[in-house]
Amino acid sequence: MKTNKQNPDFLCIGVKLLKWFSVHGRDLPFRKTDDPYKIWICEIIFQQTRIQQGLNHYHRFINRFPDVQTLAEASSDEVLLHWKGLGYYSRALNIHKASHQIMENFGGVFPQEYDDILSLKGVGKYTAAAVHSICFGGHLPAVDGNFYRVLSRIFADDYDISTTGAFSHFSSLALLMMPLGKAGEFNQAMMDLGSEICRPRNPYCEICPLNADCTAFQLKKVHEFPKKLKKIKPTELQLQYAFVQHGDHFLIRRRNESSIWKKLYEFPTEIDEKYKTYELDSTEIKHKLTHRNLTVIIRHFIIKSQEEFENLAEEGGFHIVDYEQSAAKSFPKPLENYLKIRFEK
DNA sequence: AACGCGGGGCT
DNA sequence: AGCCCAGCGTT
Repeated sequence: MKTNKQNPDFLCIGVKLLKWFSVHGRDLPFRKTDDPYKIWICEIIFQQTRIQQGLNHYHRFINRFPDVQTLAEASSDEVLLHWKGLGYYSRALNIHKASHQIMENFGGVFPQEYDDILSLKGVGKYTAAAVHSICFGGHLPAVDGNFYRVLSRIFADDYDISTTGAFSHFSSLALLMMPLGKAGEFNQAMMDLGSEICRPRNPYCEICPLNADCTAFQLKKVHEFPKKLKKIKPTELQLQYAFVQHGDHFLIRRRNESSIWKKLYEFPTEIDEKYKTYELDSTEIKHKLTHRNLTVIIRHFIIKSQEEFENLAEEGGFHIVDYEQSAAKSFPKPLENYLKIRFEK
């Protein structure tokens, strides 16, 4: 465990940050608790997710799964349902697996050691440091996108944040200014400063508590940091679906565990050609994801005969649901929108 | 080291 | 249209 690596000049910056945080820190629900379970859940939910976007999901999740035991006893279906709309669905599956790890390996008590926390599915170096420092007094920086941005600007540091070494590079810088015994507050203070003041674009440098210490600001080069060379380039993906309708009922199946929308529900990808006379029309939906440009083509079939509808479901191994039920299923966004158009126009 | 993985907000 | 967000697991 790294300790006491402070540098007096830099430590002064950390103290200023803590002072700013004590006055201007955000009033967030998970700041009111020291329950490691809740802190863990909130850290997972807010990976790559803005606070505003995930806040309702956090409340619903904690309300339904208030502790590790409740979560471990729930079905993965229900956990996924509570993740609906958040994205990065493997997080939900990992949380569920981790709850079983806690039950089996740690007797149902959330582990206190850094290495044990890190051993949980879905918990990486960032999350382990965050939970360990906030709940158990650990002295490690929780280096996330905010750390990259704030630290690269303060030190006018052009280390490429898209490389593997960025985490340890900025960890070392953070350790220089992290006051002993205050890591939990320091980590949250960095997040708030990064989100409220030292924003990616149009930062409020004029009111930043650290602007006198910020090299990039002094050089008027804040916009040059952080440096990031690797760009994500979306690839094209086309999906074909059969929306098979009988009254307000239709067919669904489960996606597999590969590719996008892991284990969410979807329409059948194809049906036997003998039903093609029932095809009414076809809809094309364009949908942009971070890593994919999707083209979703949905052929609409209407089956009049109940018997034929049930046979079709039987043959393909599909589930029959109605629209009201479907609202309770975890559908990917484009399919959910398609349903709304079909049933609520 | 590189890649896959969502959805939403902002400029 | 592009960028970023309380990152992690897999290959």
